[in-house]
Amino acid sequence: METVRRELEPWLTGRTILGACLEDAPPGPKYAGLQRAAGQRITSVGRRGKFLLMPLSRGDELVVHLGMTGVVSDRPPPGHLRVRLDLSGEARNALYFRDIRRFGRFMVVPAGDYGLLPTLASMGPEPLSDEFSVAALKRTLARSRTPVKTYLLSQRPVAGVGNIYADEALWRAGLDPQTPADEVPASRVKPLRDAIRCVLTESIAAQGTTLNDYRTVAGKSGGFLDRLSAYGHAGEPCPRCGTIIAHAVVGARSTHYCPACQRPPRRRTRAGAR
DNA sequence: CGCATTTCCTGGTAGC
DNA sequence: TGCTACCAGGAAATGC
Repeated sequence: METVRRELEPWLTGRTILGACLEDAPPGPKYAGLQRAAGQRITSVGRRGKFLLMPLSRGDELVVHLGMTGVVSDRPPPGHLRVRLDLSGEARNALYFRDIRRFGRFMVVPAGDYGLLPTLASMGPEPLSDEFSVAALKRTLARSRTPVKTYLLSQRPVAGVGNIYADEALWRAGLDPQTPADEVPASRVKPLRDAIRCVLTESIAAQGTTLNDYRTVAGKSGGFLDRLSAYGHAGEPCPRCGTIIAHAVVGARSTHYCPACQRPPRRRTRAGAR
């Protein structure tokens, strides 16, 4: 999403939305308020986690989530078009939102009013910000008993970690995805924090990860796919130790991990026990 | 509130 | 060839 944001920023900043045209987009919250976009100028292009946030000149905010299969472009897509925005300006004066599987969102809300977007409202710090400190991560992990991978996916401890990056970060940090969040050893919190940052930083440098549908605004595939160590590599040797990468379902999500490098932590024994 | 489960949706593919 | 079954998953809705 950061890759997309960087492409949209120079294009859309300062443009006025002349009209919004919904195409085969069902009624409901996913496209709520879009009619209000007309006549408003896009003042900036920001991002929180996987949400794009574009403040508008009359106090609203355009919120976009690509879901699994959403693609933004300046050319009409070959099908599954959901939204067309007509923009001021001479060149590139239409934006198209394609979404094959309809998991995406493209809505206008009063700026900062995330009643329709509870995940956004309760989202953790940006992973590359100072706010995402070891102490903060340690604090939030202590609040949950769910598997650490599932907790990362909730967006609450940190913003923007999806299934692929969760697997990669846990592999790099040497943490079993099933470990209850509050049982992550204190010594592993900094490695996890650093791994999340590294994976995201490197992926941004490669313009993201394309499995199937993701494309940059320019229509390119992300280059991080062949840099993945665990995700999608079940049955292959672990790049670190050679053990065969395992596959499991954690929190209903496909999960890939090295059973040797990512061992469950030893349960802490109480002082004086035995 | 926390947490688990279910739902949404369609293209690709495995299996027959 | 054509059919069915299943899988992928981010976030919201639902259930407890």
